[in-house]
Amino acid sequence: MTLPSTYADRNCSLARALEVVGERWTLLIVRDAFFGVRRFGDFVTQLKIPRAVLADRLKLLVREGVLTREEGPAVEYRLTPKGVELWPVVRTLMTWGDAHYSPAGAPRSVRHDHDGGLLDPGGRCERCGQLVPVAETRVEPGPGFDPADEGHDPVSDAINTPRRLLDPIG
Amino acid sequence: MTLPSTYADRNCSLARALEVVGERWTLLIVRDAFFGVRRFGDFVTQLKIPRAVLADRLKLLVREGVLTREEGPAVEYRLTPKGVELWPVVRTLMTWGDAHYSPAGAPRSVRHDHDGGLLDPGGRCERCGQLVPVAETRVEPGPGFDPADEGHDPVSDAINTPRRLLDPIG
DNA sequence: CGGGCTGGTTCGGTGACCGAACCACAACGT
DNA sequence: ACGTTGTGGTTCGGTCACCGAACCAGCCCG
Repeated sequence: MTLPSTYADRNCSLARALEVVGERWTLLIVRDAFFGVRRFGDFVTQLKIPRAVLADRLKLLVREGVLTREEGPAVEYRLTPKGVELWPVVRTLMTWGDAHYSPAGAPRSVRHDHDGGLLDPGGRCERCGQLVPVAETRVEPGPGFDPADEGHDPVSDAINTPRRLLDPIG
Repeated sequence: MTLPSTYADRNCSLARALEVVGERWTLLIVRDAFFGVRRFGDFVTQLKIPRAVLADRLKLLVREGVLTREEGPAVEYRLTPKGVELWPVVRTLMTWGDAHYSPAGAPRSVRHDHDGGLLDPGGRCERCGQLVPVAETRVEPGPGFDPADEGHDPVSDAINTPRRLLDPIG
């Protein structure tokens, strides 16, 4: 969209949410942000997204309060609390994709960093039963990870090493 | 897409999931299916989606095994088990939209049909603590429902009466 | 046989997306 | 002082998806 025509069904929260994160690329950008990507160039190399589209989406996400744009020695985009609240959406979509498009198992595992327990569909640690907050969540290559995807670019490699969510790469 | 160019990041389940449900309209169609919409014409009137786009999306969803197309006295599109597994995605996105774009409260409430308990963010019934299956889930107008949205068309009105998920409208 | 209902397809116009090139600015080396 | 490199974008022409409106085909009903 870049919000040209909006969905008609204004009485549905889903439609409103989709106006923000429902376009092509948007949710992938958010996912990368969870995985520690913060720099414009890193989004480009990891997602292979056209730079103009990325610039548009980042502006939209900043305007909607999902990301902040921070000018330090380098420009950094970071998730706001509102953006962090998208984690259940990203997680459930990944789970669905794993279940139906990864016959060899999930390419990425999501664990409770404290005890290494896998997360169940509801987001609870299967080991301690706790609802795992984003900051205590660790992602790492899973049983279905394809090693052929290693070595293409340093950003992807960084993302594919075990790490806690929101920890910056590099 | 209608799958013209796919996302490059093939090692991520999220990208693969988005190739199916990541386009404009697709997730709204799935949501309507949860709410009991099954007929081509009902999708059109409720979503105000261009007919050609709807036809495309329905073909895609049937091809991907999210919906079935059943020719009886009338054509009916219904969610498959794979489609039903998208409920956590729809629910979490609705929750996020409610939290950030519905200051007057959720326009739609999601409850455990057995005891009327609201669902928590993880999909558990706040009353009995159980993880509520789709078939036991009821949706109804919530505190933020805008009555001005009533009476426009019979399909929307049917959707806005309390009902269990997947129960057909009409 | 005619008229309405349903489930689509066809069509021209518009706008979003695409990749590639270009640009501005800052840091650094020499 | 001057090129080089890196970074965060913008510009541009071509293509493709989406849009609304019109059209069409099969079915059921009288």
